[in-house]
Amino acid sequence: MSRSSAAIATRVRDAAPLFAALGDETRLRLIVRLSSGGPGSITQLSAKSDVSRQAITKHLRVLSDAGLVRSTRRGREQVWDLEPKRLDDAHAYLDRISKQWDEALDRLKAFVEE
Amino acid sequence: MSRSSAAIATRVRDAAPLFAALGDETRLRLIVRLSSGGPGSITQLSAKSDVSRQAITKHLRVLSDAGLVRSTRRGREQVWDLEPKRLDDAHAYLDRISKQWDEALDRLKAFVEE
DNA sequence: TGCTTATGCAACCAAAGGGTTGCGTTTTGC
DNA sequence: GCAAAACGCAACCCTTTGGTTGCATAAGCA
Repeated sequence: MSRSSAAIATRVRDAAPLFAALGDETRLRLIVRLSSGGPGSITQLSAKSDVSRQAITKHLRVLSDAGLVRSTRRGREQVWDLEPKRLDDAHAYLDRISKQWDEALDRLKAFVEE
Repeated sequence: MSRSSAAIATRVRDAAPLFAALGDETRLRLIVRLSSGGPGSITQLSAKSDVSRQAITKHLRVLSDAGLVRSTRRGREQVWDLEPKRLDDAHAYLDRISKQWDEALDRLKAFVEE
């Protein structure tokens, strides 16, 4: 059974900002840094970066809005951490598209063969 | 063994535009449309859309630059088609990040337990 | 207390993005 | 041959975005 177009539209509206958040080099580097190096404060995260601390702060905000990272306050520093579940969402979405694509190919194949 | 940072940087530079291309509602809808409905001309693809044909053309160009779609000329119309391999690339990239994340968790666990 | 560190906030800027309209060009099909 | 269909090109528009700098504020620490 196929999903309603309303559900698909909702999914698209949900997925687009997620991919958009991943669609920037600096942010993708942050994700990689967090995923390989573990949690870090803003200062730590902007230390090896070629852009300013404020730029990093903005990017973290974008990632946070997309649900990809979260932060906790520890004293005077704010520690950012990855939210792996959200990566799974992106994953799942790509899965769905691939699956749709395969199904379309199957339908085409069936049509040609009939 | 860990990959060189140069290779990681290359990967990031490659993946960012890919996700960026997916990070727009209109484009994501095009992808969904192509994956479920099969190839289509620009006119066909912009028929059910709420934006103009030229807007669709621009989006297709972006998707094409990202390697997600390709087109063939057929008479006076240009038919666009999905490039599923490229979706797999996005897929694989997310896989890598998730894996890195899991490995980081494992290292942390080992560190805590030692 | 007073200096230093870690952030937050705000203004500002140049470039890119998503969209439009208008018009020119190539195929079709009668 | 000609009108219509399908597209390409270009100019223009407003908003978003990625980045900066400057200054204020909060938390540690000697």
